[in-house]
Amino acid sequence: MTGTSPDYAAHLRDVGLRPTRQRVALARVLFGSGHRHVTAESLHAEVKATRIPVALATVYNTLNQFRDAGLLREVVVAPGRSYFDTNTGHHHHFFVEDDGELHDFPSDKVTIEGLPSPPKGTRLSRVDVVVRVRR
Amino acid sequence: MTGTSPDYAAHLRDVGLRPTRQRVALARVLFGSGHRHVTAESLHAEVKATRIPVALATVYNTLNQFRDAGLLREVVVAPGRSYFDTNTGHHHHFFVEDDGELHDFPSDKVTIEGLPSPPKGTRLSRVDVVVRVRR
DNA sequence: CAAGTACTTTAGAATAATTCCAAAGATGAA
DNA sequence: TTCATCTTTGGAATTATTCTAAAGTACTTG
Repeated sequence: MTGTSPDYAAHLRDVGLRPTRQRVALARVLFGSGHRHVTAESLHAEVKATRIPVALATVYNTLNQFRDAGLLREVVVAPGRSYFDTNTGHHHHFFVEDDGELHDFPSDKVTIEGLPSPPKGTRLSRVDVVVRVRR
Repeated sequence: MTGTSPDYAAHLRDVGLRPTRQRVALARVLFGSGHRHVTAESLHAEVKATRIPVALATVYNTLNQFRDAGLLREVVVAPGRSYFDTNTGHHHHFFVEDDGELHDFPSDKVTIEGLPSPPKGTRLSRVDVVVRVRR
């Protein structure tokens, strides 16, 4: 061990969420090790393995809350296929169409120029770039 | 009238699809007037109004076939929300998050630079840019 | 143009992802 | 503690989409 484990409870309180047993368990899995892309199902399977029982509905609730709180970013790549990305910083995605894999790539080097201004009465929320590739 | 109506049957044959009554009816609605964004449901409702009965399953089949044939482009903007765009040329989208509206914008002026090369063993399929805005 | 074969359509069942619900349980303020 | 509020839960409900098997239609060949 090189450090103490993060205080997920405090972190959750900071964003206005009660640090319940299942939210902390999910946060630990999500944020415990590098950036991840998860689906509700995959996260549910993972957290079950930690012996803390969490219902699938709770996983959905929590992912939505974490996203709303800015802890996660949702990426929709195909009908019925939505990922939650623990990397909320500026970056874009590769999507491998054949197998549904998603990979981040940094937006440092990427510049987008010439975007028209948002339609009247709207303000920019985010720019998503998905680079689709095939094997 | 300033011109004859396009020969949808021939057009469908060209891409390897039999020009059935329902495919022609759907093509007419889709391609008869400027570029459109439709969902399976909205297209189904529209074509029903033309008095040519088409089952919802057929609308789904046909949209998928048209997309595979390159006649349509599918745009996924939110979980469970997928649009089919009759504009298959290079362009990008505005997505108004509040009401689910989708608008095209030309990619003429837009330049994207610094994209990393596709992961090993993959080739570029397409780059999707979705500019998300809120009211 | 008659026939046969292959392709399509159809209604409804099936599936998949996600949300809703009402009841039971946990949390935090006083 | 105690209570009001927020959460979790399992299962039902919903939504979007695909599947299925039977009935119908389009193209080919003779």
